[in-house]
This record gives sequence, structure tokens and C-alpha cells, in this order.
Amino acid sequence: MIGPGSQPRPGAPCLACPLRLRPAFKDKSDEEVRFIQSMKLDHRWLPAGADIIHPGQEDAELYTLFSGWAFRYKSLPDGRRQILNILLPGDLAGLQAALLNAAQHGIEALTDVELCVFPRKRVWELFQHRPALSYEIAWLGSREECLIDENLTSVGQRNAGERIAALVISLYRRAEALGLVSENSFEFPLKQQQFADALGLSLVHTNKTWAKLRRAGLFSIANGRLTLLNPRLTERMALLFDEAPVHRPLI
Amino acid sequence: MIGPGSQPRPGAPCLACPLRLRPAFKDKSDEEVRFIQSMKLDHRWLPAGADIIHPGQEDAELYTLFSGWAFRYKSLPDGRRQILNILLPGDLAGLQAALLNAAQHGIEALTDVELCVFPRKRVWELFQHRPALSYEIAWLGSREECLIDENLTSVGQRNAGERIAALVISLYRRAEALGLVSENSFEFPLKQQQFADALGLSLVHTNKTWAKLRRAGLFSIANGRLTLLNPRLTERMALLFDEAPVHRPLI
DNA sequence: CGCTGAATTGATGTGCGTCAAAGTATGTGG
DNA sequence: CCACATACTTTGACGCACATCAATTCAGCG
Repeated sequence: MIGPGSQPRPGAPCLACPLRLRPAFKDKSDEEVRFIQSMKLDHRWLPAGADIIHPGQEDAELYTLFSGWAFRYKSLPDGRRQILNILLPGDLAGLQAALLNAAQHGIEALTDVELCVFPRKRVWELFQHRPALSYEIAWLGSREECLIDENLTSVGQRNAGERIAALVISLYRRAEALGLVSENSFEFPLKQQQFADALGLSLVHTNKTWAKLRRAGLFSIANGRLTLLNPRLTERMALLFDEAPVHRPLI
Repeated sequence: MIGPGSQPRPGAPCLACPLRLRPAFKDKSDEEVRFIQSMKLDHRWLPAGADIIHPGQEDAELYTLFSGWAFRYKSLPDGRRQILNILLPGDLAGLQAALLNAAQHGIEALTDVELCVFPRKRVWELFQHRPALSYEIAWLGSREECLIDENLTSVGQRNAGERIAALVISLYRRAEALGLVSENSFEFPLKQQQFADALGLSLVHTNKTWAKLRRAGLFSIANGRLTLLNPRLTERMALLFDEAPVHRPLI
């Protein structure tokens, strides 16, 4: 739904998309970008807390997150909620919903967000005429699955401290790849309740463990920014296996 | 189901693929099937417990599971392991590995399996020339993600009894869609340790809760087959939201 | 018949959830 | 600028679901 203050900018120029400047988005030809531009329906603004896609929605469009953070989640009938993964600028939103014709999950804006809107009905057309983009879409889908795999492993196998460390590291790396990190710190808009829902922990226990890790000197948080004070230790605490996949689509 | 005694058939005819008879696989034209046939590299047989893809592998091919069960998993450095999702006949194996050029997970045969092997290097070619198949691949990827979402929600939010019920129901429905259910029962090859690893629970606790649910009359298990005695109650216990996505690719 | 791996059961401890309340922002209106 | 409300964070006390340790039973199999 279009938020109160949203101004669609009909001609928002994809060629000048700031995301293209980021290391993670280098490799698209101007011609491809022009095609994307031609498919782009709208440029939408939503306030923090708004639903980008609500659970069960059948006509959701396909979005890319232009700026801000969002998250995918699933709720149980009794209100418990699991945050499945977190979306950063440049991520696709609604691919599952577009392909499966129904959202089994919701997507909510975590901060104020800007979205580029693409018509879900033309995805099939895109697959017919734009193999490179189709491949990239499939690639982005797989990359998202990879992140969820990681979260599932965390929630299923790691204890509270390990989970927190793993999630922090993962977000740190993704933010870094987008050029959002400076001085080892980046904006961190998650409320503790959301953080807890992402970790599969209670709010209280999340808070206590979080405090413990801060006291141990792993990281600190101040006015909405998180600073990684001891990346090595944090990585070790997270029991990481290996690298997250690099942001480089197309063989 | 094709049993363990089956041998690789070099010219195994996709046109006669038994999976095509299943309700879930109706809608492919003979022409498409012939193309698939032409891409098919091999028909391979692996014993239960074998690795189809090992963690970190960079040159994994793309497979379809022709018969038998398998599972994707991730292991932590200290040996803990999370089973991410379970693969049934007709499922793709190795899509992530093919697209991301490296497997962040392993895939292991749960029973003896037969695999159709497709060259990972030609996936890009497929995207260039076969939009319908590409779309279906993306669709299958999204469907798998959907299953993982479900598991993550289970592991993060449901208690032991709910998790077990949810996993049983999910497998039951998938088996049913493949025509593998008769008399409310289907083959259930998971060992309790594997079941526990899929649920993110300890083996002991899984066993005890499992026993409780059997005593409550939800289901029973005998010589490798699981029978759903009380589907309604099981669904309610699982706290399901809604249906799993239907097996019908292409808009 | 004995070997081996899996399922089952009991005893005991603890990580995490739940309940409850205090502390700290941030905002709104007088 | 202060009073007050609302939302979020932090801390403590207590209980339970689940983990861990340790046996015992059971099933397949040479």
C-alpha cells in the first residue's frame, strides 16, 4: 500500500540508480538497465512498519528494495512470528509470491523504504526475452535461500550467543558489500523484539545475552549504529563454516 | 517406486519417465521433454548415506531426484548438523550449487536413490533457449525456499510436539501429491537422529515427544511406514497457517 | 548366537521462557 | 519547560522444556 507521504517518481532513472555504483552491482550493461527501466511500474515510498506484501496476498507485485531495510516473516495463528530473513538495499522482494502466485509469508518495512515496482505479470515475459536477467533473478533467489539456510542452521543448532554473533556478522558483511559500513560500524535499525523474532528467542533472553556479548567486547551499539569491536572473536563465537556467497551474479 | 536394484540406463527415456504420470508432473510437452532428454548427462544410482553433493563442492552438477529420498544439510565445525529440507522424487538437487558456483550445504541420499544428471555448465544455455524450463527451475527454487521458510518457522517458534506434527504433515502432503500414499500411510525412511536434526531437537527429546504423539493417537509407525491416524488432530497440533504451494508451475 | 546400530526409557541439570517491574527514551500538549 | 503518555530496553525471580548422561531393550544380520 502506498504510504502517506509517498511520491511516485515516474521517470526515476535506473541508469542513475545509486545501487549501480556499489561494488555488488557493477556488471549490468546500459542496455539491460534500459530494459529494466521500461519494465519499472512505479517508485514507491513506505513508512517503517508498513506491509510491503501481506501474508496470503495473491496479487503482489515484484519489488526491489531501493533504500532502507525490510524483513520477510511468517506468523503462526496464535501470534508467534518468525523473521525469515532481512532485506537490504538491492534485494528482491516478492519473488516467491510472484512465482508461486501467493505469498506464504509477509514482508514488512523495517525502516522507511523506497521500492521499485515491477509488474509480476510480466515476469514470464521477462523470462522469454531476457535470459540474462532471468538468470540473475534465479541467482538472487538462490542467494536468498542460502541466507535462509544459514538462519535455519543458527536457529536449529546454535545457542543464544552464537546465534546473535552469527546474525550480526552476516548483516555486517552484507552491509559492507553495499558500502554501508564505515569505521566498523553501520546503521542497525532492528528493535530487540524483531531481533528476537529473527533469532527464535524470547525478547528477554535476547536482551540478556546481547548485553553479555557487549560486555565481552564483541560489539557496541549507540544511537542506532552497531560497531563491530572484535570481528575475529565475533566470528569465532558464531561458529561460522565459511564465506557467504559473493555478490556476483552471472557465471 | 523404482527400487534399489535399478541400473543406470544410458538412454533412460525421459518421455517414459514415471514421474510424468504423477499428478504433479502432468504439464510438460513432449517437445520439452525431448530437450530435457538431450541435456541429460547420465542416470546415476547412489546408495543410502552417500553424498550427492558435498559441502563446499564447486563443480557439482544439477540433479533431479528420480527415485528415493535425500536431504540438504549444513554442519557446524563442531559436528552439529541441521537438516534444511527433505527431497522427494521429482525435486531438484543442486540448484543453489549450480547457480552460486559453490555449495554452501551438503546433500545426502537418505535411501538408495536414482538421479538424473544435468550439466551445470549448460544451465546458462538453458536459460538462453528454454524460457519455459528456466521459469520452471526458478519456480522449483521458490517452492524449495517456501519449504525452508516453513521449517525455519517451526524450528524458531514451535515446541517439540508442534514441530513433529508439522513435519509429518508436510511430508505426508508431499508424498500424497506424488501418489506415494495409500491407506493413509507412506514410506518413512528417516532415522530418529535424522528426524531430530531436521527438527533442531536432541535425539532423546525427539523420541520422547514422538512417543507421546503416538500414544495420543496422531500416527503410528511400523516397518518403515508411517500411518496418519488422525490427520485433523495432527494438523491442529502443528498450528498450520494454510496450504503448502500447489505443484503447478507456469502461470 | 552374538555382534552392531537403532529405539526407548529414566535421572538429572541447565538454557531459555515467562512473569513482573523498573528504568530510559521519544513525543505531545499545556 | 514541564507533565504525561507511549514505546522500548533492562534487570530480577522463578519454572519448565529441552539437553545431556547413562542404561536397557530391540532389530537386523552374518
